[in-house]
Amino acid sequence: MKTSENDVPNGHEERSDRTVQGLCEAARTAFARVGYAAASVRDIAGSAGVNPALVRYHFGSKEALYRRVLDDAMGQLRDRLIAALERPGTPRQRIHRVIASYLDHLAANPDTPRLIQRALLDHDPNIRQIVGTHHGPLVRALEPFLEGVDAHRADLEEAVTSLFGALVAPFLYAPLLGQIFGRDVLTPEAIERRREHIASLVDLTHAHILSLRHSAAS
Amino acid sequence: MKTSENDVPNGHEERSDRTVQGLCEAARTAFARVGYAAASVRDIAGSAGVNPALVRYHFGSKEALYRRVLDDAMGQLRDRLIAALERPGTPRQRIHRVIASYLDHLAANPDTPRLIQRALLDHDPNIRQIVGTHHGPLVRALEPFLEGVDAHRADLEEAVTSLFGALVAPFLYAPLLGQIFGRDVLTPEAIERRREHIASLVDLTHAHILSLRHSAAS
DNA sequence: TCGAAGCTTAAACGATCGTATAAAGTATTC
DNA sequence: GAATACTTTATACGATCGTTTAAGCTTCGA
Repeated sequence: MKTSENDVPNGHEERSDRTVQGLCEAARTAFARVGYAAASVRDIAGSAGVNPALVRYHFGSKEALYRRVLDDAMGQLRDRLIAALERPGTPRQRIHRVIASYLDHLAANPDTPRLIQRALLDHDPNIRQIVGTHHGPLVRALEPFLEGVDAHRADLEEAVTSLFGALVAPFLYAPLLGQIFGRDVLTPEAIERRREHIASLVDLTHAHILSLRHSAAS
Repeated sequence: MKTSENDVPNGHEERSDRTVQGLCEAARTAFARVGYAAASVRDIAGSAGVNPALVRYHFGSKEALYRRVLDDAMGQLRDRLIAALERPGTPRQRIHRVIASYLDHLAANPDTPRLIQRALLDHDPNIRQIVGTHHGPLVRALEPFLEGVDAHRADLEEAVTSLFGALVAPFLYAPLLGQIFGRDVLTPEAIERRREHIASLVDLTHAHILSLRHSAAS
């Protein structure tokens, strides 16, 4: 238990916090790179330079450590996206800012998309709660911008699916795309090009949905 | 060793073939669902109803069985795409057919996108050879259709990346999208809507790249 | 300064992993 | 029908897994 809410930890807490943070970082990298099953508690503790038994002491189990790592990663991503969304601007500006923030965050935290993708592939039962906790507020915050397309909700869902897939594609298919294109798709320059492409894709898709509305309106 | 190339196997081969095929199918499902590390040889053999030692006898090792499974899945996908590409038609028709075939194949073989995604996440060293063997012929077959966009090769690469990501998105993010949209995104009806959306996305992107060429031509 | 509390350590436990081995079973050949 | 080749089986080996235990160390409060 913490002694208080102040920011000056005592000797115990300072040492403990360093251990916890080191284990979280090592675990994040390990889970992202090789997955939950292939990442051993011994390897994680070794990377963090601490004893494996500390995983049980500080987190309770490997599973609990994994949940903590996943929750932290999703929380950071969510906070960043909501912050980008809440800054003032036209709806179009804010949508573009959210998407750009998404891209920037994945580029700055390459473990994050891999963690999420692995959780989805593993049918992680936590994903249900995680989506509810982290994506829920984001989607709800986006709803004001979706007025006027209710009649084409299906088209909007298809577009969201495509945009999401396109957004994470460079990070998840980097080895494949790199070999096909003969270049690294994750350099800062490549990410910058990616950002511009995604932006035009958003406008293109948006215009297309609006045209559907106008042409098919009853 | 096979006694000949005929199609009437003797008793030994018939039994052996059944075992090999059963193990391959069980392994494909297991590797796709839980990943290479979490899929045990005992479980795979159990699902196939055979003795675990047969993995070593017929394939040599768990790793070799995995390579076989991955290679078979990629080969089937490649054959289907190349067949769709080689049927006559205008370039636009053939491109659309390839993409529709991709979507159909993933819908009919839900293990395939998961296998590929896991191999990419695991930085599977086989992926390099696999891309060279399977995607190489496909990309080479596509090259005749890419004439006239050389000046915007970077734009084309971005578009290919996005289309690929959009193509596999429903299969890889099904649990997430399903929860957000409140519906199953992998029903036949949903796949059909998806096919139409992707088709319009291809045309939209193609038109956009062509407009870039015309507006920026020197 | 001394006992208490919190943190860390080394060592080991039971379970499960991929793999190896030798014997048994089955179809083919002479 | 016996010898042979091929396939399958039960069993066990060594390694590694997550976890547990008990003892040692560090820091804090009285």
